[in-house]
Amino acid sequence: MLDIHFIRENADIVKEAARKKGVEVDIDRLLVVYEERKKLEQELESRRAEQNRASKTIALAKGAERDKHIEAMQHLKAGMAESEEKYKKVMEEWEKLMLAVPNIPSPDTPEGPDESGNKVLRQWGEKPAFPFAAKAHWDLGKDLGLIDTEKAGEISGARFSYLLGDLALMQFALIDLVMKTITSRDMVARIAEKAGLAVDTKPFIPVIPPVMMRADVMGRMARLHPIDERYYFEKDDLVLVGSAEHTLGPLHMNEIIEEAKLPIRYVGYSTAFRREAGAAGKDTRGILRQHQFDKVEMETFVRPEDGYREQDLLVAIQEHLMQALTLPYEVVIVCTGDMSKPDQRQIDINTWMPGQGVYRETHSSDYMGGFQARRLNTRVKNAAGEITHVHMNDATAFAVGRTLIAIMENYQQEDGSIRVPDVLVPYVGKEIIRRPA
RNA sequence: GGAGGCGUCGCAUAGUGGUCUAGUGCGCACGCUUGGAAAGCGUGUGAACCGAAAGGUUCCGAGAGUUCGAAUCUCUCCGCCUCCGCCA
Repeated sequence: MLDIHFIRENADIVKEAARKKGVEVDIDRLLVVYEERKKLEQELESRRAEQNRASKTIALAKGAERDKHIEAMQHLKAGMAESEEKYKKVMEEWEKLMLAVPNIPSPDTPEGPDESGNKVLRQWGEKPAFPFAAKAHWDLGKDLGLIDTEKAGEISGARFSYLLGDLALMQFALIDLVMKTITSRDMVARIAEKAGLAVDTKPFIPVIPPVMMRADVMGRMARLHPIDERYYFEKDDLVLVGSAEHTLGPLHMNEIIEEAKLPIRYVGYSTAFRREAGAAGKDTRGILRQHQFDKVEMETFVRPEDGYREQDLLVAIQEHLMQALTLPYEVVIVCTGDMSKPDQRQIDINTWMPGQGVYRETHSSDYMGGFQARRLNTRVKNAAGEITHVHMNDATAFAVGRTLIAIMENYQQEDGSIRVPDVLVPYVGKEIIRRPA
């Protein structure tokens, strides 16, 4: 949600933002409704003031005098009911319009209708040149006994899978790698320095968050809709999270944080659940697009003026981890038509998948500004006592499944085996994953 | 799942229909005092909205209701605690 004062003073900017994002919202109507709201509010408030004064008189009065005052109050009250009803309706419309207003894209966000408008900022690494036909991960997974989607289909349905043997071990290896890296102040400092970022080097707090949450709180994260994308349990009014971000973001809901405590950084590990409602027939092979996958997610809270730099740090961390795995990737700034409504700036990392011959999205980094914080009521108070909304960033550390795909396809060898990336060897306990005897 | 208790200004508490624009203590801030500090004393001490300001309105878990008037009474929901049952 944006600040109504900001919308009023910058109606053109907001309209332009909605147009660029392809969001339908009538800003002029919103402003009219806001004026109505204010008018009604003032009217109601002055009547209430009168009521409060009269109430005190009654408390002190006695006998017939008192009865007279009470009767007068009854009249006053009857006159208010209509205004109150009108006010309620106006508020409802106001809220509905406010929730429809998208966040303003950053100045460096390219304008575009969809994915085709995204801009590659940089590329890193060398695509492996195999002297043989590269296999896709689903073939590698089947041949080496690492992935079983057929059995999962019988047990759970499409878009579920069993990860087996060394691939399961490698999942824990990835989680351990990222946890050890970013919970260390020293490592955060090194990554920031390498990226040339002057930021606080406070390390991340590791979290295992809940994977189910109240529907209304997810709504406040601006992540409930489209509801078809969520697994929703009506009986309990609970939703399965689509990312750890969904339960990490509200960690400071309804709080006022002392500015000195910022930045606050969390790294959460959780399973993520997605219905993939609009993706029928898309990426049905392998484990790229699953109903259930595990993810390590970063979520940070910073002062408004540190928001963009914080996102740069999160992207630097993502790149550091991918470089540690020596996986070729590209960094992409997502255009207006492809970014989500609460985003101010979205940066993705796409990783080269030789088996499929394309870059596929493995990371996303969302800078929300104060958009989510306003709805979550998460605020920050500075030394002067001024209160503003905290700025929030979330970003993938590892989408484990997709990272495993990238490793499998990039590290495959001619004999059908997979080399384990050097940094993961100590965790996995071997250098080569071969077909089981 | 059963039984009971409780949710008040950062924390702890008071408050059982009109003087509550919520008292007190702690904490915090400022001042006095002091060579300096502690103690002591004094003053202040939340948020949202409207307003140029003065000021006004709202908020005692959330919502609805009763009443001229609700922190206080009623209902629904949410959360927390205790005991019992079940259980990774």
